[in-house]
Amino acid sequence: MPGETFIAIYEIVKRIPMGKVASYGVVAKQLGINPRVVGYALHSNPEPGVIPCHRVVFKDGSLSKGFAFGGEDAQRELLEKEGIRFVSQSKVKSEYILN
DNA sequence: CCGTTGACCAGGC
DNA sequence: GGCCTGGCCAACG
Repeated sequence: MPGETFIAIYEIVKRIPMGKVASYGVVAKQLGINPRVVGYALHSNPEPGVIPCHRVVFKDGSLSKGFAFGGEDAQRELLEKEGIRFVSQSKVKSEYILN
């Protein structure tokens, strides 16, 4: 049973629209918490397929190595399938990042 | 209860 | 551009 903090994080992540991404820091700021806690919450990943955790990236657009399902490769595939383009193997274009 | 652990970030080199 | 460092704080054991 996750704490209320995690629940709030999952609700924010669910609101990220398809074809866009948000940084850990932006999600954290909406709740007034530390960005590291956001990563911690997504790592537990309680609802695979329901929570679009692949739409959360670093502030500079690069992907995390610790993605729970197959690492960066799996995450990149999911994002490309939504029409998101990359500037390098593991970094999305800044234009897709929400504030 | 307390020490450790991160899917982070900003700043410096 | 990359790598290192310190700080951050909820969750876990």
